[in-house]
Amino acid sequence: MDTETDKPKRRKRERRTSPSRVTMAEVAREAGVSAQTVSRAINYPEQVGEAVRTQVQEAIRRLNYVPNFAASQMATNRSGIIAVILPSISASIFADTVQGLSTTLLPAGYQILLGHTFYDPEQEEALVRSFLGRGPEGMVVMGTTHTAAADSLLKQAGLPIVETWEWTEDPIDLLVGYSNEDAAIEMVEHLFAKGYRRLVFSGVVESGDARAKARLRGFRSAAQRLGLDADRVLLLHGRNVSMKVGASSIAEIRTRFPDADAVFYSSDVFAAGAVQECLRSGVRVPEDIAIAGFGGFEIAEILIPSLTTIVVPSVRIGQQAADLLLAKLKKQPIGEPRVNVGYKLVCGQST
Amino acid sequence: MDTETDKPKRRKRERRTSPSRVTMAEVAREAGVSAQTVSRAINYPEQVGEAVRTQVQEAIRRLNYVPNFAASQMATNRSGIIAVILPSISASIFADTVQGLSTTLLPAGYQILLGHTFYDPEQEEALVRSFLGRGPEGMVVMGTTHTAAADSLLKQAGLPIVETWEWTEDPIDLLVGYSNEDAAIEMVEHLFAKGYRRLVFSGVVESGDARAKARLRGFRSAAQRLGLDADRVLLLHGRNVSMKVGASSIAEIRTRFPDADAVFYSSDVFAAGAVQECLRSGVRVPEDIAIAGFGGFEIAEILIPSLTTIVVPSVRIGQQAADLLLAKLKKQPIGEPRVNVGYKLVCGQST
DNA sequence: TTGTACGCGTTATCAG
DNA sequence: CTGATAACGCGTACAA
Repeated sequence: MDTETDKPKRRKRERRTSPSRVTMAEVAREAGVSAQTVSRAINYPEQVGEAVRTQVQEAIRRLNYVPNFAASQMATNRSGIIAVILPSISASIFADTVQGLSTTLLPAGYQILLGHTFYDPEQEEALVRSFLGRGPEGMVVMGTTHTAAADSLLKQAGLPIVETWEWTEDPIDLLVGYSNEDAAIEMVEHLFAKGYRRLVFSGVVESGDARAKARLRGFRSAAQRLGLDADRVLLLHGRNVSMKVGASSIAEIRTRFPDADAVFYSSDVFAAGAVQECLRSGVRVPEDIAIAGFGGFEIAEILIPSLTTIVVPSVRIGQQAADLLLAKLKKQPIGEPRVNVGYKLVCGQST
Repeated sequence: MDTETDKPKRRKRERRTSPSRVTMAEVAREAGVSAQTVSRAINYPEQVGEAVRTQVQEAIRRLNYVPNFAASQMATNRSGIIAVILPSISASIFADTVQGLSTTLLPAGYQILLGHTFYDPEQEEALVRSFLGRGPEGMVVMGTTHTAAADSLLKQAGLPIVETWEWTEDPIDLLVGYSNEDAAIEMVEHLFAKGYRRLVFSGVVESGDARAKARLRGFRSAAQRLGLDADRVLLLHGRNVSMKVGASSIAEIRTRFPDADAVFYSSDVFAAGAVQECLRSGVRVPEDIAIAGFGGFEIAEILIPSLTTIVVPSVRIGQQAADLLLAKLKKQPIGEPRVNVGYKLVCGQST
């Protein structure tokens, strides 16, 4: 009565969404309770009566109700999403890391938003920006090198961030990795100890692959320190790491560095291709030329001759990253925000 | 005054969320316009005045505003999410398919929600259920075999579904694949034509890998039709497809089927391990035993001897799936909902 | 133990 | 071209 004043109280508008999806309210009606009770029956089953609970559960089943996470996220400010950004998915060792992440995160109730950058930092920045809009509760990125904007976005995001596959003194937040530079140094020392003196480094470096760059740095510094020529470097091209590229590199290496006695590749994938190409063209490995890789792909072990490589615990990087994230999300104290998973030089028959 | 009656008109509640995130309203205030105008400046830039638009854009930059997709999803009923469910990510050829999907979907503004099932149909069902809650606009699954519940969930979801990597007459919705059975038949015929008569099939079949099962079916039917023994099958175990498993299978095969002259593996990964094991133990390939794989992994081509295999266009499966999804999401007419990407038998030196 | 009333941040709709 | 308002579906706080 009172407020039959001026504004004619606009009529209610109609539903804008297709009625296809069952809502909690409909479940409530079906079960003969309030929506709130349905919510509780789902999220805090112990807080509702036995009978009501089964009522609700059956209504859910009958209607095939699926909760709307977006609405839930609006209400709770929790998304249940972990964003993961990789350089590449296919033929890459990062797939193992994702598998490790996924294996730990899915059972914990988190879902994984995945994107890849093709090793392009600009693309990474774009992905970070776009993923942040989804309100992820945590984020995992490969590497510690980002554009300035991406870096500040990540720092200001106010959520747990895990950087992986590299090592640094000042991570954005959490870190699960190892030193690519140290690993490369160890490989050079290994080759030196084996008697090789005319080493060549080969890999894809011109793209945004900071890990390959770190390995090259390690090669250079170790070679220099040992009094070797540190400038024998053959850069490979192409966006995807493939065995074919490695195979084709051999001819060029033997042309440009005819006296080379060992080649250190930035990835086992290249090294595997190179080894096979040597076999094919009658170059003996390691007698004519030694070949080493990086990564610890399964092929390193299987190949004949087996590859000398740096084994990186790629699955464990994912698991550890997930564990750190979960701990931080549960507000558990994090002892050390940086986890060094290490690496292991495995000497095969190729050196 | 008036309504100091009974109901004390509950006081407004405080913000419940952390104030960390900038909202559209704050941008609006900063830019001196209404929230609605900000929304339009973002989504329909052509509908707002030049001056206002730049105003808004600068406010966005200054405040580092990131739109909240969950809220957007609530309002529009569009999530911008495509859910992708795989059996496995690591060391799997599905990674290529994901890369193909991602490469097409990310630029189109879609984000990828990823999950893996470890080849377990129950796990797949759980993932489907949980992913549906996120309101994806489309879904991609590997295979055409699902639990009854998952099948009906997918059918009733009312969104484009793409099944991949298999072939069937009645897909749930869209299909991008090929016939694993036919491919296996072709391989058996190839081996037969090459003169091999005592064939063995080996692979992991006991898990929920319907593709491996289809390949086994193909093997059996072709062997039978050609008058060969169709029961020489060595099932491998373990959840992950690895070269080591393939390597260790050779000894068992030569014990159980001493006269075997050819082995057809359900995956190149097994086959590659087997070939290397043969080299290692002095068994000549293909003279003593021929070996064939499946999948067209890069290693098939690189290995010495190179592997005879069925090449599947795995990246293209992802791209085609993405294209179909995008077409359907844009309500474009879909000519044929089933795309047969085919396969190609490539004869290597191993047979 | 159960129900009622907001409010989360955004967009569609309608009025100006 | 711009602004005000309602609605999206759920969870929290509070009342019953």
